Amino acid sequence: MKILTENTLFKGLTESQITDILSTAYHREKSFLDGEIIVHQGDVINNIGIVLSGNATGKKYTSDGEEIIVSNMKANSIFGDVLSGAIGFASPVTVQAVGPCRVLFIDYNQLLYSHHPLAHHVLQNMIQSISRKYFAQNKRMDILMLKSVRSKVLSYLEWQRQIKGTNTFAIDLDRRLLADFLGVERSALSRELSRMKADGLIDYHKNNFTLFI
Amino acid sequence: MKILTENTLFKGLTESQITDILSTAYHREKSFLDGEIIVHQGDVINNIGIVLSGNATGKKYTSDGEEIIVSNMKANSIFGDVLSGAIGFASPVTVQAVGPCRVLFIDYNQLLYSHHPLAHHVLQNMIQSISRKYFAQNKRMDILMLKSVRSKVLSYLEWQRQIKGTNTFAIDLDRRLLADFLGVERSALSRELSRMKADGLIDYHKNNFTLFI
DNA sequence: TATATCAGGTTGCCATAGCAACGAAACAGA
DNA sequence: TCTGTTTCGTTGCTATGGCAACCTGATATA
Repeated sequence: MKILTENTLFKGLTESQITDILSTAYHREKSFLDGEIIVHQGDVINNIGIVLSGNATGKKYTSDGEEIIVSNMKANSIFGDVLSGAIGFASPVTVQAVGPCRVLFIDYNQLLYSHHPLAHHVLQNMIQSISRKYFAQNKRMDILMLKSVRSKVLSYLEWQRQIKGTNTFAIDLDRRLLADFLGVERSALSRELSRMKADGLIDYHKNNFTLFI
Repeated sequence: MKILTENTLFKGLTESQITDILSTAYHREKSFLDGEIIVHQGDVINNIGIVLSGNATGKKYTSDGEEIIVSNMKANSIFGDVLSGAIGFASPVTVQAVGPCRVLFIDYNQLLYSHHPLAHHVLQNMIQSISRKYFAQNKRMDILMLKSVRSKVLSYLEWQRQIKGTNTFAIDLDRRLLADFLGVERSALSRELSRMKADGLIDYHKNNFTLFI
């Protein structure tokens, strides 16, 4: 339970307060083995999921069967919050365990609609969490709308520089995931990165990048 | 004030309840003339805006000065909710009046963090509103990630069919806006629509579409 | 050490789509 | 009716980038 004090959903609450508010809402802990499906794409759920340990990915299957990784979740990641909040929407992603992993499910309605004095606080944290997810998605949309691979890459790297605060930084996506994120072909991404290095715009090795502009 | 009973933020509340809860939060009504800026891109705000009458658009300016229309707002549209919720984020869009328009601004923190018994209810409505916006954005991202113009158009039209419930329906975007939405060139969109009509996939006239598949 | 595996870089081919410029139709106002 | 304006369709040119195929290097495993 100690890990929950670090969770954005319970930010500002003490361990005993968390225990207290959890007692008002049905919740259960569940373990998953590597590869097990935690949420199916298309499911309608009314639970918030919190990864207690291990890792999970959010995947999406396109109409032509291709698999796209949408998000990587580690300990204290929250999922199902936006989905439960929208009421009646089907999950656009499949959540799958990567390695053994433990997940805490909390009944959405009981947690947030309770009259517990702290429910209010959790609601506010929840809004922050959802809003942040919205903006992260918004940022990605901006990048996806750009036309050239180079402009996408530049936009992404400038964004990362802003987050990391330095001109040299490591990104947490490998080439495959970065290409997916930017909505381009992996080979096209590699090709453009080479050109940008040749043009003196950037330097990189593996996932360490330096921005010269 | 009567219009607010139809607003998603106050859904489930009576007119007097709305008046009641509004009395706990600082709010003001403001009128704008055609073209006046309501929120500047980059602003950090802590107000929820509700369009009481008239229309407004959400615009975004790319780094090369191009203007992109992100959303069209009419009476009872809400803006600033996600932005206020995220705390400290800069507005990614400029909100501008289209024709004369009246807007109600409500202090975000006072409205939601108050101990008014109905604040809870408003918070829940708010989460629903934000979550829906998230999913609308999510849907668009799915479309933007597709590679060909044809697949984007098909995905969009199938989505609209699902919403409208019939194979023949009108869309509320003109060619320019649809092209922006899909992230393609307007001429490329027109060209592909022609081809799809020739291929017998669709038929259309103006913004009325029929899907044959 | 031999071999399998995986991440990432490279390259040729060519369809797609961006860009620009123009044309047609619909509409509004004088 | 004439003329501006806006919206949409058409088309030629050409760069871009998707696709496929292959190569290299690093890491792991037996």
